[in-house]
Amino acid sequence: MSSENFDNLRLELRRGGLVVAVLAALHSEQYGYTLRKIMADHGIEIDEGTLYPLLRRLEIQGLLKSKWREEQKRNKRFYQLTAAGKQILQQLLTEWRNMDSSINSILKEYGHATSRTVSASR
Amino acid sequence: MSSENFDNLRLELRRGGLVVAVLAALHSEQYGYTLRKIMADHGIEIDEGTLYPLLRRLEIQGLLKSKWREEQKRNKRFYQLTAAGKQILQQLLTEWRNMDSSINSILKEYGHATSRTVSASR
DNA sequence: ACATCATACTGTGTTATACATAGTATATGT
DNA sequence: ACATATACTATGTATAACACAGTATGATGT
Repeated sequence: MSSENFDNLRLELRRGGLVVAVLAALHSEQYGYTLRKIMADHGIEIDEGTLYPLLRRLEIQGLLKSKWREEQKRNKRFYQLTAAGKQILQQLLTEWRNMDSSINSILKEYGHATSRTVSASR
Repeated sequence: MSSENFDNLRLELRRGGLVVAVLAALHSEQYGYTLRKIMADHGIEIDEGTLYPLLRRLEIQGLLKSKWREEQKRNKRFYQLTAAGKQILQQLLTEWRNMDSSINSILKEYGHATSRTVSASR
């Protein structure tokens, strides 16, 4: 069942990228609903049932701060990076870049046709 | 406890990259012990307690095939990508690239100084 | 001959979290 | 009045790297 395997592996891949992407978007403050749209605009579909618990958890971990504000007759919860969050984001970006370099390096040495196609597109 | 958070988030990030990197290295057949060294040479430290179960799981999922062979007086288990494995690897690479593009795109639009430093280094 | 290290691998419980699913409240459009 | 969009909260399930422990055996050092 290759497609099922791919789905699981794809989820694993998303897990790491998701946090980096969400933190990256919160250099400027956003509330959940528009953050979800921003992520979608940049190619990352994320269900609200996944996004809100993630935001909550990142706040608990001290990487985000939030405050309620009423705008356009609606109560919205705005999130933004903390100083610690900016620092962690930098570190995670470094990890992401390092993993990317490792993968490319391995592909260059061991990936046959795949190495060529990847290099060509970058 | 930022450093503890970073460790957990780093693990999440690794989860996706790890499978891609291992599959990429197995275009040519390797046995576990040298595969571990190859990964280390390319910047990915992975404990044997993590690598062997991963290889086992990927074989069960049909992405790898293995066979025992005696070399230099030792029994070694050689692994290599199957046709399905090559296909899944391509798809995962595409997912990885898409996530990377999304992150860069978000950084470009929302990341302040970080956006500049990342662009400069690439 | 024996101790130590390197090689080569197997087994399994713990921990963490996206996902899936369900839900509430309220403003706006038809 | 009803449907849809906006904006969010709550929680159990499924998954897998890690951490840790272990076995077997060849090579090397004393």
